[in-house]
Amino acid sequence: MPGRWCRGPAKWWHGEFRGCGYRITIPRQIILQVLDESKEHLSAEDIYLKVHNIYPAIGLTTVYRTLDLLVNMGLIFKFDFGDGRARYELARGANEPYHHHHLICTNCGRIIDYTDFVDEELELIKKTEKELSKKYNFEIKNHTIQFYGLCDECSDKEK
Amino acid sequence: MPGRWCRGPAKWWHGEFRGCGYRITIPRQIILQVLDESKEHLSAEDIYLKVHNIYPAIGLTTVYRTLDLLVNMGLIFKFDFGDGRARYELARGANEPYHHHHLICTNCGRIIDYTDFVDEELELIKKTEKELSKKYNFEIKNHTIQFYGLCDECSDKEK
DNA sequence: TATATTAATGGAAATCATTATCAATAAGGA
DNA sequence: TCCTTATTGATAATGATTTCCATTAATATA
Repeated sequence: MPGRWCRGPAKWWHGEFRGCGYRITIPRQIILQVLDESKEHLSAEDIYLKVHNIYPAIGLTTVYRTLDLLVNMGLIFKFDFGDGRARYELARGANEPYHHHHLICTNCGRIIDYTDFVDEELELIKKTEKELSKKYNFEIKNHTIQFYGLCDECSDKEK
Repeated sequence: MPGRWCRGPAKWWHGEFRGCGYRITIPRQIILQVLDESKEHLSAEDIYLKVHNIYPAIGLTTVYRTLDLLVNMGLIFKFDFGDGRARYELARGANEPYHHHHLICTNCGRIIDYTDFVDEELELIKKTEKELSKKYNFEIKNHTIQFYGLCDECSDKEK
């Protein structure tokens, strides 16, 4: 039986790491695994706790550092939903089925992913990106669209 | 000569304050004045410093409290551009000429307002809002669209 | 496979934006 | 003008994120 932390089959991101000269370490592997297995919008602490279950030696500092690295590499997205902590999720390509945006309840903090109209959005976004990058000479790498309001439960409570 | 802090002519927002039972105080007046006079995306501390120049007795706590109040009243918007501090700007109606979105340079933090395609965006946003509020029973009050990337200067530097 | 190099780690302390506490102050109605 | 109580501001507390630095471990190389 292989050791507990055996590397296993090479993952899709190993090449990207090696190409940049980054080392493939246990903390990095597990952080990516946790992000990959979770459909949620995890905070750094959420991730720390989940990784800690698998690999108790993990340090919170390493989680922050790794998340920062992954954001810079474009492998994950960092969001701010207005509750004072950043949230992270794996970046699937903008054209892949996972592409989505967020509805954020300003009362209870619930976050709903939606994929409706993403095609039409993307079309407009592409057009806008093209024009804006020309007009402002701005190299656009990413975008966010977020809707704020009240979820069904919080909306009911107000009545 | 009237006192330094005489109220002067009633402002457009006085009614909204009175209607909610909120008092019209000197700090609130000056904070709104500062927001109105600035075209920038001010942080709480920026606002504190500007208000302090006019009214040195201001406290940072009051600035935060007032901004929170104004956000809840819908008079100002609160943004997060990813630099760890919130930014505020006066909310002109979504249909007024001031409506704009942001290009954010992830390298130097520069923020560029753009108003291009806002009409088309608004059309899509309205349609999306309509559908999403129906589908998820979500009461949408607001939205943000942000583009992240490199401004012309930072883009040049990388080469 | 053993070794050397140095990137990466993790615990503790530091930082920094924002919030809570609470006694003093002042807005606005009577 | 006076009274009620919303509002204020100084200080302390909080909580997320960063910095520091000695230790560890990934990878290139012998």
